[in-house]
Amino acid sequence: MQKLPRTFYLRPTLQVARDLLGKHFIRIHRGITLIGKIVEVEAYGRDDPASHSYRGKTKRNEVMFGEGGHLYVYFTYGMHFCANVVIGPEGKGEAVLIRAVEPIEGVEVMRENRCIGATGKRGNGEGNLTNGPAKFCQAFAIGRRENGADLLGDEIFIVEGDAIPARMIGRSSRIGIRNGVVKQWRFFVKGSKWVSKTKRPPSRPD
DNA sequence: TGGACGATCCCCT
DNA sequence: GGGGATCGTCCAT
Repeated sequence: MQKLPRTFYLRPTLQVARDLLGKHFIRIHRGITLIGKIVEVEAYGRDDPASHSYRGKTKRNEVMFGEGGHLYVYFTYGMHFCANVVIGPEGKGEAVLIRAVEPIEGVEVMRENRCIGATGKRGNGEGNLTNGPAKFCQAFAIGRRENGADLLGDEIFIVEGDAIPARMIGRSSRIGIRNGVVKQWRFFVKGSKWVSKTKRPPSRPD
């Protein structure tokens, strides 16, 4: 299937965030193909106190200020990685955090990467595989080396997946942040059992 | 040069 | 539902 073109990532960030739902995130690792359908994302803007780019460009967040269509991977809590899709033209400093995907292909390898036995004993079985930003990174073998990867390259890319009807898209505040909670910049597929399980902020009534 | 803290996860109660 | 793990980054001395 065709990779999403660069122009997909050069549109307004909130629009791209919504449009990423249902797309297939593909990772080629050691000759193995891993595919996950994106079911939950969060947008991070430039004038946004919750965003890494809020205080300007630093060594850590420089990828976020690069051209859209690259992967911004950061390390946090001393043990976890999280992956973002950089959005907008170079210098913009916006991104979309991938919070959860539905495993489509390579489930066994994802389980190995997550150190979960075939019985799924750790956590609540299957749903625990990729339903969180750091879990997704671990399952897809995304770490420091993948920071800055071009999503039009051959190792990590995104393709058209399943169209998600507008009525199936939920919206809420973002999770795990202190500032910028008023912004309703988290988008997810309603009813998906692969959406993150952490205590969720109230969703919009509509 | 040091200390506070983080876009999290897991295990325990 | 709460706390500990664990360390890179940033900003204030």
